[in-house]
Amino acid sequence: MARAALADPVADLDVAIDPDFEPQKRPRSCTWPLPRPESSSAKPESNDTDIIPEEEDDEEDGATTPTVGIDGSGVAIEDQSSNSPGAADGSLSSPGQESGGSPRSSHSPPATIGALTPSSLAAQQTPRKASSRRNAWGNQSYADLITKAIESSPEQRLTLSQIYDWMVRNIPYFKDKGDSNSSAGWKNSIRHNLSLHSRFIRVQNEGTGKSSWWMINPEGGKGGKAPRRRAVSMDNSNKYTKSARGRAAKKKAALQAAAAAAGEGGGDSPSGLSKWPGSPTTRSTEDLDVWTDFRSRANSNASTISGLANPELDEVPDDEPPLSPMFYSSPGKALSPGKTTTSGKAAPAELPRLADLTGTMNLNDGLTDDLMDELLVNINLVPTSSSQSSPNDSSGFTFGSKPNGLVSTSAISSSSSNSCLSSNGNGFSNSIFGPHTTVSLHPSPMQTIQENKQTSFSSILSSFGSQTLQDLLNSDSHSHSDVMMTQSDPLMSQASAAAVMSQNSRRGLMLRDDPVMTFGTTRGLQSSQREMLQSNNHNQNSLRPLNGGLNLANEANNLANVKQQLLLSPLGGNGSSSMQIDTSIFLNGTVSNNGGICQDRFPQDLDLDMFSGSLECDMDSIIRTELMDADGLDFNFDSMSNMNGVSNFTSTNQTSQSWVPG
DNA sequence: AATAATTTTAAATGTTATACC
DNA sequence: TTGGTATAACATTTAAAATTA
Repeated sequence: MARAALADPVADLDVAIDPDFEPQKRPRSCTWPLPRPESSSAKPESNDTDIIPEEEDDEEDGATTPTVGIDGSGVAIEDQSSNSPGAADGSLSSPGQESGGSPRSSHSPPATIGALTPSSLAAQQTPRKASSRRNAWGNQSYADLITKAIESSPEQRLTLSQIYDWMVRNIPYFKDKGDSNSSAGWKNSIRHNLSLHSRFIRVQNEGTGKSSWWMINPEGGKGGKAPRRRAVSMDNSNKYTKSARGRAAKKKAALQAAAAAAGEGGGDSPSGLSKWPGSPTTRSTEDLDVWTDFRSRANSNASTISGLANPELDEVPDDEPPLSPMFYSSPGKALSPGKTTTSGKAAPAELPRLADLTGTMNLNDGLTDDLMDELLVNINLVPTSSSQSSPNDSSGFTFGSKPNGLVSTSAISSSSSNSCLSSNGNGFSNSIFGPHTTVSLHPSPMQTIQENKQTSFSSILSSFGSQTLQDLLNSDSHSHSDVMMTQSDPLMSQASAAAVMSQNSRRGLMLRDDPVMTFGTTRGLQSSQREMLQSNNHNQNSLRPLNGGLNLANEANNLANVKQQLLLSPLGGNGSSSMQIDTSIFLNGTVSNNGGICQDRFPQDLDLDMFSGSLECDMDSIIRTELMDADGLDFNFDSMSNMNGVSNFTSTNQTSQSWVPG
């Protein structure tokens, strides 16, 4: 829906982006001009193929994926396009200097520009005055360009770096401005626009450290453009309020979009998700799940307020609760095939560490106690596949792990087609591990959590039986969802949204293959904590397939306890009273001997009480035990590679070879 | 000297604000 | 007033580099 609208205003570009383009092997640093040596490697494998091959490349991709250029008219702004004569390279040198450094004029459009550009192009594309170009590159605004870039992507999403790349490749004006020196200005503007316009939404990229995907907000497109989020005048004393609003606006939009996406199909209809324009879902596994951004940028703010209520919350008007940015889980795509297996550094990152499998839900940020109580338990599904096994599919199974071994994301696949997950046909079993649960015993203020630095949350809701899910969400999904959505508690929203979707999907029959839901990251852990976690991870680095027979639940609890302990460790130091338990419980209810993993089995058994009870046990002792045995505590995903479902999940105290290379 | 662990640094990424058109 | 561009200040996060054990 929105998409169409969005598309309208913008001329279509016949450009295709390599879906596999992965500019960031090395996460956030996509910098092409990476200063650092390694960076080069960082460049995506696809680098060569890159996003948009110059000029006609589209074809290359086009074959496979429909490029955006809908109308075909698509004249691109491309250099080729008429553009500047001579400047094939697009170097339309703008007036003045290209370097970003300076003054606004740098990219600005001055009249002089006309000569430089492919005016015709712009003219054709848009109704705007043909004659005068608003900008050096044409009449399109940054937002328009960004929109095009995103739309040109087969998956309707691009990372920031990809957007940059697209610009450079496709907009003559920027062609020669890709270097760090001259790109600062326009890149800043790109970023600015992405953040500013609710028309764009940021989607978490499950990949390790990867920057977010940017997509078109399905809802933001009314009229092609979402309302602009304008800064509130500063005069109002409260800075927080303002900022909160700004964020809230976009977040809200995101939520709405998400809700729309989810609900559109009819609140209950599972199809809703797939309808989301930007949804990659159309492609098998790629599906988006909505997540909110746990990460709160307010960190600093929070920290300053230590222990107290989140300022934003306090300050934000009821009508505009601070919303976390909505994140849509990124499809597995990011997981570029082969990536995992690859060498060295990259590989480790992809390895499914326990931590990676762990999701932590931060219950805070405006979450009411009541809600918290009600939502005492959040269950996350654990990603079940080993990265080794098959990332290739976009089954979306991904492990987002942080280099440091901290949990960053977890992906899960929910499967789809049938209750038994053998999902995607790629033999990739969606859930080898069963549901993964995360429990937060106490609602804690955002800041607390943040300071604890644990902000990761991942889940595969779909794995839960709808019933269970509902239970978790406190029986009445509707009410919750409503509340959450409206109240906009980030966490709750996420949870609820996810839950809703999950339910919907399940009821309706599932989502997509690759409902990878990732989210959250553990950030800022203090080194000591990191260390602990790392060590913990280290020990657990290899998750061995558990060979049946284990009491998975117990094991899971144990693990959870350990993890909890870690999290509760004083190291967190903020004195927060909140208890955050990051438990990764691998309930293996899903594994069945019969060679199939049936999700169905799990849900019914899942009971909140069970978890709560388990959590109440003497954790210390358990933890101690667990830690002592830590060495032996290994999990191995190796077997997962077989994935056909017959996987046994065992926690072993046996030896274990870690599947970690080396 | 080699290695691992830790800390620091640089840069990318994001958000918000402001000025001006 | 709205919508854009241009800049900038900041915050967050990560990989890489540097340092330390």
